[in-house]
Amino acid sequence: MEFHISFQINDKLFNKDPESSVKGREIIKSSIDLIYELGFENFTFKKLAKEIKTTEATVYRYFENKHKLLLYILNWYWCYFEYLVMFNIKNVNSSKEKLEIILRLLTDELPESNNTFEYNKQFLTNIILSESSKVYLIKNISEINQENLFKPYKDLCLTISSIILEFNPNYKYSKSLSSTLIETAHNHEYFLNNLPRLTDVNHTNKENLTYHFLHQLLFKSIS
Amino acid sequence: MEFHISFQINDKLFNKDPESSVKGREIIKSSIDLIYELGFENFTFKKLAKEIKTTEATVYRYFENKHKLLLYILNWYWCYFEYLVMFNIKNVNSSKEKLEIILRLLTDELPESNNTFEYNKQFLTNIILSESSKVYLIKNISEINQENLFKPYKDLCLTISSIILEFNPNYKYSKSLSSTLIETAHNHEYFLNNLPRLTDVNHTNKENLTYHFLHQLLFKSIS
DNA sequence: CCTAAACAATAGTATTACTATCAAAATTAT
DNA sequence: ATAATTTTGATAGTAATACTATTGTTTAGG
Repeated sequence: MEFHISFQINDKLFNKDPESSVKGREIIKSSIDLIYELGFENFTFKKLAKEIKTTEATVYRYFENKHKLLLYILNWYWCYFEYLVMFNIKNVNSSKEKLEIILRLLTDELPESNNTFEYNKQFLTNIILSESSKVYLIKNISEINQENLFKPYKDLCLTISSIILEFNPNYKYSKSLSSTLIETAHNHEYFLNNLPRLTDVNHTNKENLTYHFLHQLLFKSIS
Repeated sequence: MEFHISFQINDKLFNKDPESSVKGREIIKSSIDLIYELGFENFTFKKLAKEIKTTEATVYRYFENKHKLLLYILNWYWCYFEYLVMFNIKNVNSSKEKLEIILRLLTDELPESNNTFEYNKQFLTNIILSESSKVYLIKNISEINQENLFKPYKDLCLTISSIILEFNPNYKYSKSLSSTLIETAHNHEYFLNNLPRLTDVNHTNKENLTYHFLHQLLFKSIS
């Protein structure tokens, strides 16, 4: 069985919807590959254009600049992640179990699809770890925030937050804890690979430990 | 009473020690002001040179590029912060109390000095919140890490980690928890000002709540 | 088949992140 | 005080980046 997932992305992020054409989808796919390969700083529209055998002008027709393109990719990711969460907690009754499923999703690798037209999930995850904070750690954050460009991330936080409150309606910091869980999961994955002294997690028992650390952090806080 | 604090900063960060001359100190002081004002992306050596009435060439004689300069400032901050921690927990016996002092330091504003030659602590803190992850979220992190350029941050983590272990020698994730506390304190301060939907903390009761949230997170985990 | 939209090719601009040179000024050594 | 050395200032220049503009060609939809 094959089906195509698509998400509604805020149209302020693009000039022309990349989902609306083959070139547009190529732009997104190759951007993910290139940002992964080069890092966002070294990624340019010129290199992207060369990669997909087109010109800078064409890329600019889709995206105003590379920051908006990155934000588009991140929005897509957060929509996808929320979809995964919803899909996986469906028909689960216990809020404890729901939270555990979310922790698994946050600490495990994303399911890779064998559909060659889909974005490379491993590259995408890597981009989330390395580049996502760059979209909000900027001077003009308030403008961007006003246009609702962080909505999918906030929605995910709210989703987790509401399950926390389901588990313990008296817990006061459900939103803070949700964002902490997401950020900490990412930090740890990044630290593990790049700054191992900042964690107790290591490669031999990686998956278990990040999950276990977060599990403890979460449930000791809200019990 | 006045005394000058100075820290030994890794000399791989500069070509010429900025502490060794008046121009050098001007470079650091004005960099902090300018990075605060413009954000790191818009900060350039040309603008800095103009500000301190010198030329780009002179700035380059001190620092290879603006990333090294930022890393220098961050190293200075982490050394200063560790000094503050050490100074404040001195002669405190209870590890619980020590940890609480550290949480206060992480969530309160830094003590501002009235010495005009010192760096502006408020600007400095703001730079830590907005720019610090940009120095490690880069493609060539392993090179930079190999040169020990993150040492002061790691040292701080280890300091906190050892107090956690003092409190509870059986806790397994002391390093992970330490880095989580530091990062979460910063995230929350930033979110509070820029993405308030991601926290339960707000301006009316700010200080109390971030402190209280982290306090709970920490002590419920390690008790 | 026609029309409008999309694209390719090319050119051009302001800014950035440097490097190089060389003379003037300031320090330091003798 | 003078010479030697280091540090700056002034200026120029380069390659790359982040765009904008123009124009002719291709492609897709009605």
